[in-house]
Amino acid sequence: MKSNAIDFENSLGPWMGKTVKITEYHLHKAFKEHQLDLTKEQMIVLKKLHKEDGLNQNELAFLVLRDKSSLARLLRKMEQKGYIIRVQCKEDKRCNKVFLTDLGKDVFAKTKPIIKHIIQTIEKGITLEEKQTIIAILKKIQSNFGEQSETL
Amino acid sequence: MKSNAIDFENSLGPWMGKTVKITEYHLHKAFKEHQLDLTKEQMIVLKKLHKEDGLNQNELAFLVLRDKSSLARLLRKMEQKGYIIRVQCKEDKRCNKVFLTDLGKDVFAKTKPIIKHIIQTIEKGITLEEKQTIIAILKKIQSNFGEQSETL
DNA sequence: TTTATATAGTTGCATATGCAACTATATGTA
DNA sequence: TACATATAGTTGCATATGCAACTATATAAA
Repeated sequence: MKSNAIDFENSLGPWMGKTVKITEYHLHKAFKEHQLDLTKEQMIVLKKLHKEDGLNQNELAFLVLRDKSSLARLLRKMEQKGYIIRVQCKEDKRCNKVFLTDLGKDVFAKTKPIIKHIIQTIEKGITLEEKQTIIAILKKIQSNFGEQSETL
Repeated sequence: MKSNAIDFENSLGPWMGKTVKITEYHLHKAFKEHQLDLTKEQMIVLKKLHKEDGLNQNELAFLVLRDKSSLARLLRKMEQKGYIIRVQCKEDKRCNKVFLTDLGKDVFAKTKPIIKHIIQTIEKGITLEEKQTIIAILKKIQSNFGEQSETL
């Protein structure tokens, strides 16, 4: 190979990108097959709120690695579907706290077996040790970009 | 941890997804900083055409793992920018062959050092052995989903 | 107290995505 | 030849994305 050539096919970036794309395709398909009116992005928001309810939009945007405008639009859709509600903070009227509704909790509960199944598919035939190795390397890659990647 | 709980934070899916997202953010930023009028998706198309020019849209869509409609719209933008041309096949008037223009080749050449730099950043502090391990596992994950993932 | 500055969230704009329905062309069959 | 079926590509629709500019509110400084 010429010295200025890029060995794209032996680089981690494309391999990871392709793997993620395939995974997302199957996740989306599984949601559809289970009649869940939910995108992957909305599911991630549900997951974060499930872990910590009442976050404001900025905090949530940071956690899901999305621009605040993108998150705002995700939340609007999710509010329309009745999965979440946004409540203006009393202390600071600029800010909205976001809460899961009962429906939102229910929908998230229904995603759990689906996600579990996808995870099992991904990790089929991969040892715990390999998994830990990969996660350690992925963490290192993330830190190679400087931990926080600015605001993203 | 309860037996029905999902150990999301120790699953490969979310870790890969986050890593890819951070990488894409930096790639996009680098293109912008170098005044390259190009998205990551358009770059991938340029790369495939660089490897094999004159593919038709279906073949290209398959290679870049995108729906043919999505690819068609990418190509329209890229044609408007003068990076590619679409030529109707003589043998089969339904089909278009896609070719890089000189400008497209030039733009792709300019992306090379940028991509190289991103790859170096990703792989900083990762041994060749670790890299091969990861790639092998990523291949396994892809095959866990059934190789072709249908049409995608 | 008024003025400057910072912050939370929204909106406009351009881009990208998949699915389903559509058009035009090609091919196989009656 | 006529009709049915398959295929390449396009379009409508709903969704998601980041950036930059904007609004409203809050806070700090003059």
